[in-house]
Amino acid sequence: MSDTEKSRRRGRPRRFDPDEAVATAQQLFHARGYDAVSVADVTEALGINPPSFYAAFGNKAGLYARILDHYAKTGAIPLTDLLRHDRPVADCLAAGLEAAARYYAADPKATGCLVLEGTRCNDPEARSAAIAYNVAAEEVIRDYIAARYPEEAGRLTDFVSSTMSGLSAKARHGHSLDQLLATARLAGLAIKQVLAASDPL
Amino acid sequence: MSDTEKSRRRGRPRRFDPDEAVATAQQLFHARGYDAVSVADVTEALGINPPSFYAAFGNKAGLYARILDHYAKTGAIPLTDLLRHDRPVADCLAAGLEAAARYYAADPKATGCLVLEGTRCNDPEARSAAIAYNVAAEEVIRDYIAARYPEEAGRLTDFVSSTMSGLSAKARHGHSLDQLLATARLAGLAIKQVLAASDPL
DNA sequence: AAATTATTATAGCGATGACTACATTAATAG
DNA sequence: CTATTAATGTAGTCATCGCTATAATAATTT
Repeated sequence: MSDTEKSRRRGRPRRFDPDEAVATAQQLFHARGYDAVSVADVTEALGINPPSFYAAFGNKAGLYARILDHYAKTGAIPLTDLLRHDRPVADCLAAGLEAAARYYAADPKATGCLVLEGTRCNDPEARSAAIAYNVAAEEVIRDYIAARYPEEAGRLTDFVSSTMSGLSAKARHGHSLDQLLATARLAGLAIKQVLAASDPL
Repeated sequence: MSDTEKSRRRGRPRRFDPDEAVATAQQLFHARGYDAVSVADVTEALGINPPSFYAAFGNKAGLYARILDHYAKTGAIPLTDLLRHDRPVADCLAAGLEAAARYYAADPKATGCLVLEGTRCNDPEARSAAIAYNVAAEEVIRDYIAARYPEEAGRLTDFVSSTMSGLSAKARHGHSLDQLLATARLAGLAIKQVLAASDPL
């Protein structure tokens, strides 16, 4: 019952809400990419000064870690919902790729996947944070496939992950939702073909 | 018969060979990416001082333009050789994707495609130069498909291009040659399935 | 030999990056 | 009211970025 939301702590109160700041900064990072957003860009967008930023988030990568967490909860593909154990694996993987197409094109100002794009930035700390989220997502996919097609889990996970990287890249290069969907569906064809030839457990 | 190779021009002679410099710098840019390589990195690797660099190449993007040209001639996938008009389109596209897997994993110190990775850098001049090469390659693929399957050229080109982006990304993330080849072959399955259902001209 | 020309080496410019020292302000605690 | 605490705003630091002014050097041209 401890008041976590607006605890009246000692000291001068914050003039900004860190959670709102994370949401605002998330748009910036998603739109331009980690490297292209400076701390000055963030502080300007938030209407705060650098010391307030560093007091709240530690450093640029610290803010990015919070953004990744927020993105995983609100902006990322709901993989665990899409990959259903009561439906054909191939259908769900194909649905996951189609969802990727839709998510990556949803906001024309912030195309692609925040995590996948983050894995390619030039800051080691931010990059490994993004990679950790990417690896976790791949493990969800691999475990899902392996439950019924253990022999195919490796290469299918690689294929799905690679396709998602391609979709994110092409979304960033301006491919339309229709183009991305067509690509996702072609990839889905390959998945169905492989799993149709394999016996599930 | 004009001596182009070592023309005895006026003025103090160069202490370095710009063509060798391009080859050396190409490795740097391919290994680390455009943004992560500074002019100071290049001049140090070449053993020259900044003024010599700028006299020879104009600026960082100028060097990169020469590198892209050199890469297209020596390091890139020989698309025009692979996409043969005397063989099935699906086979050749699949062969192109397999070639991409091999090229992108060929040098463990410089994985992925120099051009595709360059299209994601943060320098507008360098980025649009790389994009131009990428677009040109896509047009080669589109024209090749359209000669026999005009209705499928659009989405198949998108799919192939997207797959190559995914392969390049995954190569950069440490996927092995075998993993990349498996992904390329799965993508090839989808292509064959589509073209088997379509009547060629 | 003198003039011309192009490249060299030294040294540094201005802008921008992430980040911080310091004094001030605004709240709570005693 | 005073002390304490934690935020704030001002004004930077230091490193690195791409790039260049300047003068010396080494070749050809006349």
